Amino acid sequence: MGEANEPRSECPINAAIEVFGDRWSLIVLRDIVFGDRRYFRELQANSIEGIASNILADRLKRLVKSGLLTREDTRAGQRARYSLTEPAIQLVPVFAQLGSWGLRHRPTSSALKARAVLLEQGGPALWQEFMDELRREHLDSKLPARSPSVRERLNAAYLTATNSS
Amino acid sequence: MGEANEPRSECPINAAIEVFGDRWSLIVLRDIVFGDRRYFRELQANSIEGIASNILADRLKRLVKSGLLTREDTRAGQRARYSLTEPAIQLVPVFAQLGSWGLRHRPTSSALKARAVLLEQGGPALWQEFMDELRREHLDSKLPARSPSVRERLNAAYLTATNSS
DNA sequence: CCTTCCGCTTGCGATTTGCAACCGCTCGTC
DNA sequence: GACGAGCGGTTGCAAATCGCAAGCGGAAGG
Repeated sequence: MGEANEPRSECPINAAIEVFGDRWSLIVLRDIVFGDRRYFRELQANSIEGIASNILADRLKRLVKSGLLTREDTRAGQRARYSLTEPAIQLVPVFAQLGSWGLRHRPTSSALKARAVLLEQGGPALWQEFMDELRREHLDSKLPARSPSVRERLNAAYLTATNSS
Repeated sequence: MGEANEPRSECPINAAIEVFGDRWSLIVLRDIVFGDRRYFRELQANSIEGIASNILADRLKRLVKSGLLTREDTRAGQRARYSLTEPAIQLVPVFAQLGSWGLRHRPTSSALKARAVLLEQGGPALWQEFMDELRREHLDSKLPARSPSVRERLNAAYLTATNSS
């Protein structure tokens, strides 16, 4: 995928596709957003789709370059933490719609389905709450934390579905 | 992109990405949905991103195979019309969210921006109306047509923005 | 010093992309 | 009944990208 070349068009939908329209970018972001993975090996080892390390390295680089992630600059050999930026946090509604669509029109496991269902039922209000939560964790906003967090609720739904199936 | 191989995971978001997570599938669908293009050469010639004919042929084939499009079976040398299926029509909310995101976080032309703005302001109610309109045009539902259609309104917004800029 | 963990990088074959040119077919016209 | 325009593609080919496996240099702990 070309990097520094000019956009194919100025259509907003195309602009979005040019940033994360490939088979891995959204997967990486999904694992950071919903899985709370912040480190390279965490992202690679726990990936249910099995991302290769060179692909992950490339996507992280590109997402940083395009402003969706930031990387704490650490010396080599040390844990480097990735954080979501505001544009990436605002992908939550996109994820919600993608999940709703996949849920309805593709075969999915009942456990992984549970999160998408909850996210759909919660609607925009829940998405906003989740985005605020992400801002607290990834940006240095000093907003107070609430409990239980939305992610905890999403994961609880996942675990419940796992045990009951 | 492998075709007949099994899915990487059963996550609803991944399932969606496996169907249209590449640089061209959603562009083709966007032009059918918002641009009302139904024929091969129409899609190729009017493409603002400049899709190549072999890529377009491949994507149309794959979208038919995955159940997002249907193709009228005609003899060779005759116009073959493509139609959206119900799953494809239900991508409207996905397009709306992608457009809203691109609008906010990427540089886009003011003319093409106008449609995304209108789609965002209309909200889920407008999306539903548009989806009903698409069902009337692409499925053989005998629902009565309304006017002005949502697409007409979206295109009017585009033209207004073009002339005023 | 040795092992472990860290974020990657490298090599390499297989696949996919994208550009041009071209193809067989049908239909309307002359 | 030959012709040209329009139809949906196909083919060849070079370049880029993907994806697997192995390895690498630095840091931290024992």
